[in-house]
This record gives sequence, C-alpha cells and structure tokens, in this order.
Amino acid sequence: MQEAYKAIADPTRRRILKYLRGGERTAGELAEQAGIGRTALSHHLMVLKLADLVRVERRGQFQVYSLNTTVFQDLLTEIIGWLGGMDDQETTEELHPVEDKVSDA
Amino acid sequence: MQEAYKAIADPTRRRILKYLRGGERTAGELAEQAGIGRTALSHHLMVLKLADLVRVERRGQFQVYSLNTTVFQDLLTEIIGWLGGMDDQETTEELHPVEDKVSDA
DNA sequence: CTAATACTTCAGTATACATTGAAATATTGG
DNA sequence: CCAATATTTCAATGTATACTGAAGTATTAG
Repeated sequence: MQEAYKAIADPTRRRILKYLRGGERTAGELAEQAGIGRTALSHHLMVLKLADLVRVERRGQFQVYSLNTTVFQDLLTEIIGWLGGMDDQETTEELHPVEDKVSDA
Repeated sequence: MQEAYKAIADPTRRRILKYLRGGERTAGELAEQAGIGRTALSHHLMVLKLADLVRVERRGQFQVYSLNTTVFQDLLTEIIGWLGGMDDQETTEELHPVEDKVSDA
C-alpha cells in the first residue's frame, strides 16, 4: 500500500489516472495529455505500475496502459477505516497528562 | 486536497492518524507512540494541520490534537470517482494510434 | 522574575523525488 | 539488415522532504 499512497501524492500522476478513466491509452497519448516530456511520463508510469494502480500491455510498437481498480478499492477500505473504525480503539475520555483543570486566569 | 494527499503519503503520519482514532492526544504522547523525536513529530503535525486532517487546541501547557474527519470524506469522494465515474468520460473503444491489427508473427 | 515542562522554530544535513536531454531498446516495414 | 516510430533507461541537476540538536516561545507554579 505504501507505494500506492506515494503514487497518488503527485498531482501529475493523479492527472494520468484521470485520463485512464476514459479507457486505455498509450504512453505517447498520456504524455501529450499530461503536458510533460516522455521521459518524465515514463518515470511516473513506472511508479504507478509499481503501486499496481495501472496495467500495461504491449500492442505492436505501443505500450498500452489501463487502470487496475483493485488497489483503489484497498485504498478506500483503509481510508474508511480512519473514519468509521473509531470504536475498536482506546477511545480515551480523559487525556493522561491533563490534571483535570486548565487554570482560570 | 493536494496537501492531504501529500500528508497521508508518509507512513509516520498515517501512524499518527491511527493513534488519533483513539481520541485526543497531546504532541508528547504522539511522539512517544510514534517513536520519533519531538522536533520531527512537530513537523509532521504541522503538515497534517496544513492539510486540515487534524485539529489542535491548547489545553494548559499541552497542545491537544484530534482528527478532523471532513477531509477524509473528501478523499473518499475523489477516490470513489476514480472507480465509479467511468462512463461520463471519453471511454475510447479503439486506440487512436493503433491501426487495427497487431502483427501475427 | 525564575525554574520547569511542553512544544515549536531555526539551521544544517542527508535522502528522496521530479524533470530533462541523450543514448539504448523494441517493434514494424522495406 | 536499415530506417522510422514508440518508449524506456542513463546520467545529471534542482527541489522537496525527513530528521536532528540547539535555541526560542508559551504556560504553570513558587
């Protein structure tokens, strides 16, 4: 998961993911749409690939990229956990170091 | 949102968020639980605060941190968009640059 | 005011990341 | 094999990030 969190932290990579929502894209198309050089794009695609957020398949002389939605679902599950899972935890009522008053000056 | 994405990209900060699920915590408690120095912790808390993922309130000589769940909900909405919103987009059937065959060698 | 505690800011360093041009690799077609 | 196209890898650079110790600020108590 760590790779996925890092991957979506970059705005350029989120833009790439957004384009891939529209269907398969070649590396060249993505570079054009994202407005960055081919070298930089290749780097970003590698990061997304390592995070398993995209799939790649060679088709002739093109590399065709597409979304892999399973990891997105894992991300959702984790973030939902931050929101909802608040009752299986310590749920302190009183702060340990706070005596019980705060001064009234 | 960019700040939030960057904020959750760091494993130490996700650990901090997890501890905050259990309720309010002082900076000192968090440093202890996260196993990092106070200076580093202060930096992480600042990042989380700028991302609006945590709230802070002074209570006596302590700074008391707590989760702010609204931004988590925004994150969820965006990630769900990557998964579900695939039909309001171009949804290419055929790749532009691919002629229509792939060679059969 | 002085001392103690809790935390933050400063200054410096080491590491990670994004981007770029040039060279390398892969595929297609003659 | 050679040229053309598509994409990746290499090498270098600038910037961002994470961490640390020392000094600074805020609050409480005498």
